[in-house]
Amino acid sequence: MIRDDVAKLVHKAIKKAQKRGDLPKFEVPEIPIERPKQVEHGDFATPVCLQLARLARMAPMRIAEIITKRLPKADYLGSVGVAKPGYINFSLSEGWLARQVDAILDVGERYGNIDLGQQLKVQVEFVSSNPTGPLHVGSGRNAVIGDALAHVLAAAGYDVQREYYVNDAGTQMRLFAETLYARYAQALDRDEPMPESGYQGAYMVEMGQRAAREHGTQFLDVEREQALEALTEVGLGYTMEVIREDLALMGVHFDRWFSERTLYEDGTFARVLTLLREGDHIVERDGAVWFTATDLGADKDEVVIRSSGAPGYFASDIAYHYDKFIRRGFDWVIDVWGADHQGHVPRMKAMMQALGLDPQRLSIIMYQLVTWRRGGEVVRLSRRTGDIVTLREVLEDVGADAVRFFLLSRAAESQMDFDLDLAKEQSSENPVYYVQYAHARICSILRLAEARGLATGQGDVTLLTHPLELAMIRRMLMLPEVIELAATSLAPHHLAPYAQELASQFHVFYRDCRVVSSDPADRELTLARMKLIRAAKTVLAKTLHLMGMTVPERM
RNA sequence: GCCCCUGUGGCUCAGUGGAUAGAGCAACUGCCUUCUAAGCAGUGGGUCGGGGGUUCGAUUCCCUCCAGGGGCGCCA
Repeated sequence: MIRDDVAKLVHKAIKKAQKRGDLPKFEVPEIPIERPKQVEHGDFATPVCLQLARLARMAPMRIAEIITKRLPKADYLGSVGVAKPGYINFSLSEGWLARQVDAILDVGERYGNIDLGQQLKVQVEFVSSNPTGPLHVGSGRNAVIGDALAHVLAAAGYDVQREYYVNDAGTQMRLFAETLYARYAQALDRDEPMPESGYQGAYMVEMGQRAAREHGTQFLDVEREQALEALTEVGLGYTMEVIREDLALMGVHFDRWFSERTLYEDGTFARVLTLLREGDHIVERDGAVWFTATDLGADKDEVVIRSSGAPGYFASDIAYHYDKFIRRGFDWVIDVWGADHQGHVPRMKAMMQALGLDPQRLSIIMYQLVTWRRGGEVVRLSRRTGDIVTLREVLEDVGADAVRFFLLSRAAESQMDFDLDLAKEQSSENPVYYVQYAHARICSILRLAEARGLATGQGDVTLLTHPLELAMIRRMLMLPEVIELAATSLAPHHLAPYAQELASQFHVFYRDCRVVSSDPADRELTLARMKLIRAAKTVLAKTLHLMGMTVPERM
């Protein structure tokens, strides 16, 4: 990354100046390199001299001049200047910039990738919504953040696995089966009451009817317990099918669907319980078995086995993470959770310690809940009460790309409002189309060029000297920095403004710079510009892919 | 009461320990006889919630107050 190369140059220059006695001896700090807001200040700038003033007991401007004088040569550097309070500003060489077009085309869709992760095994576990019905809009933000983050981490050089944790055990599953049993029986004209606080949604009625259609009365002819067991499987099949489809509509695919139940069936839970007991992290109180998280800094203990003998939800979580880290060997695990689970975080960290794992290896992304509105009115979502806005209905109304872009443009920790009515009305105004349009426009130009028999792959990029051509290249070269930022801060939303800026840079170029010229004298420039827009197409497509969006060739 | 997150133009939100704080939408004004006007150019609009502090420098870090969201179960 050029930014880091510039930092190294400055570091070397300081060392050299110290050796020559231009600067006093002091420990050289890390060199901050910024992207100046004003274009006049160049491509990169460092305020390091302002920091050094105290260490060196010299005026920042003086230090800046000394460093500049000692700066090693580099082919990518154009001009270097010293500015006002003590900045050093760097501009990239225009010839070098132009040559980057070929460099980008050479690596193609791998352009922008960095090796930050060094192929460390990382798992991103997200969505993991209970398999008791279709996904509701609330899961949308989770899906989009998790998926984009997985893309970003892969681009940053991690070996990424996407996982959906299927909560197919426990209280909710039981309640789901009981509800399905009631709806199924009712579909067969049997008078069967709904369980108390069962799932009220209409989709349960449909599922009951489907079960009746596909399985007839066979579950009425057996004992209730047996029927519930069988219907759990049937219902799980139905909901997981729907959930997979919902996610596919958004372009989200998982590498693995992990069944919670297997943790109890294959002895993982028993093993972990033994482990915790041996580590003295378990205590019995009020007839229940507790994990003493408070001994490890958490605010409260957590029930592992309830007095009823049934395991609590935390029990699965411990066993699940044991499986992730110890059995499957992930170096790093990222769980994506809604803010309503935040209280759980300290106990998860305590769990890591209890398992003898470095808590740093578990990251939890908390995203704030979206306030869903309909024409200004707040919509409360609850599967239990049947008051549900499904993700699918929103995707169909607004469009997957528009929903994704909207949910991905905001930092996870920002609360956001989503007005379903407004979104539908304004979906054509969504910035995603601005970005996609740039891509489609490029494709259109390339189609014209092809029709005129112009060969791609030829062209001398050093002919690219127009300020708008160079500005576009400069923007393309920022992608690795954006990927690094998004990966290190676990914040894929940084991709959104970048995509818009790049698209904007192209649209401006398009206005002033004709690519396919009819004048034979412009042939060489046409070929060079074709390379340029092909590179821009590559970078736009890459960015859209990272965000999990489609890349249209026509609009 | 305690804990977590947030408070930036009319609206929805980016942004950064540093050089004049940005975008989209909304409002207004221009621009299609050549590659897609889902575009471009321009105008108006901000005490970066209030107050203290740290710093050469704070919208950014710390404290405090105010406001909003979320959490404080043998639910998940």
